[in-house]
Amino acid sequence: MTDIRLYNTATRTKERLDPLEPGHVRMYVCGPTVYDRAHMGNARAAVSFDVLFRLLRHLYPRVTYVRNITDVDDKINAEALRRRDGGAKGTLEELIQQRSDETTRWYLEDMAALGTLEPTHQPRATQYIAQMITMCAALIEKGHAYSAERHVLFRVRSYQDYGKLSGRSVDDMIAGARVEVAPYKEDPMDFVLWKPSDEGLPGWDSPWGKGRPGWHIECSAMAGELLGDTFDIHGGGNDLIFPHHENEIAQSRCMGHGFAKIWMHNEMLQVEGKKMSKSLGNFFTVRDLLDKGIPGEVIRFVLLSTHYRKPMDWTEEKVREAKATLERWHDIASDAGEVPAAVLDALADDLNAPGAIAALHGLARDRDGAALRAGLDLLGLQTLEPAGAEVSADQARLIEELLEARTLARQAKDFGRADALRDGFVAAGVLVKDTADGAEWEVGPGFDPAKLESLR
RNA sequence: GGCGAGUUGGCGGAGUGGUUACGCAGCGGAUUGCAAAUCCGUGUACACCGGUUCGAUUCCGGUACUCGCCUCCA
Repeated sequence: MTDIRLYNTATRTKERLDPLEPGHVRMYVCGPTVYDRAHMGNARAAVSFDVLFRLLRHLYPRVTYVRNITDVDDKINAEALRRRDGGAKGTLEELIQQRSDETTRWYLEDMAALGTLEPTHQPRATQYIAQMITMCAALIEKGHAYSAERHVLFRVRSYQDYGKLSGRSVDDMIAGARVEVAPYKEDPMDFVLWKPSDEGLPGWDSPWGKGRPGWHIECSAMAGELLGDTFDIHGGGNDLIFPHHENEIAQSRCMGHGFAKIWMHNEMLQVEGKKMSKSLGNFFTVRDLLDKGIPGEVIRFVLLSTHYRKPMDWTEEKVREAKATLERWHDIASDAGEVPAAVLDALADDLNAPGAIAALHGLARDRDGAALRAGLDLLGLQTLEPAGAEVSADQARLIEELLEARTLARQAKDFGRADALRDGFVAAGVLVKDTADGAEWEVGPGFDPAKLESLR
């Protein structure tokens, strides 16, 4: 069986995947906070780990893939408050629920458009509050956390290995220092496990008063609940290494859990060499691209054309190339055959999707439609029929007649007339291909029936 | 300041201690009345400076630059 080798951030080396439970791979990936439309950075993470999920499913009898949905968040609350103040109907709780429901639905729709499979479990944080409270209480019990002024804080100094994943020491962090100092903290690095709900906002009853969980405890609780104390892979964007994943590790290990064995992180999506961000104005969502008419498969192809651990610049040029390639492959791909070894081997080597795509080019060159299709399937890619405008039966008949007229003109060596027709087709947005079996045609996006009519 | 990643031919983008990545563009050819489309062929690349080595783009050290994290963030 093909070995899968994955780069582990925790050890900074590629390691062979050796499932803790034979034949069953368990993976947790940090999903979105559902406060707004999914942006392209969310898409890069989702697509990267979707390819891993597909590869795992191909090689192992059982794969449990958990991707959480964080539906406790100030930005969700802020939007709900804005709506209520704008006169929207319903209680604040209902408006919050509405907002997270709609953004969750958008997320799932957009990810589906990118060809990602549904994870085995998509837990919402609000469904696991009880487990989070239990965990907070246990950490206090063990001396790894303490409560103060209705907060529960994690005692960072109580965990020897804190900082190991991100490769920094607690003292360095404080020296670098934009840590939040709060009077109720024993140490500036201590982070929040539980905090009181803001004035007028909903929360959950707990031994420390009505409140809500901190962000990091959510993932630890959900991963523990759905995957067990120890599991194989934990993924997310590399901006989550610190503090999010560092904190998850601290919480879970202090519970006595082994937690994740392999930590995987995708690099950031960039636009013009900078990480996408709202403040830089280079921010766009998956929906923005879909609405511009870029098919989901094309977006997915572009995302896969750079290795997941390298920064990627999003460019129009890449979109054009991806589209042309998928269109070219459309006529070659047939029913799926065996997954070609070159594609499988590339993906098994730390998800080398660009290498897999290179192998696909080779298969296309060899006209191996069955292997091409199988390789595309493993990558979760669909080929594209070239986009054409709608043509009426009358227009189609006219095009056929004009092509016939061109043929006659050629036979009569009336090249002036033949070339005029050819130029006319171009101007009218009709693409003509002369093959050995005669002329084929299709209409492009700029199809103009009026110009066609004038060629008569 | 601390930590981490990167720098490959015109562009994009893999990989390797000596042997073709791959794609786009370009160029040459086939085809064509001429074209388009298609097909075939075609690239003296690996930031800089040292070191190790028979041999380094690939390993080691340093320099420069770029990017990310250290604050919500995929």
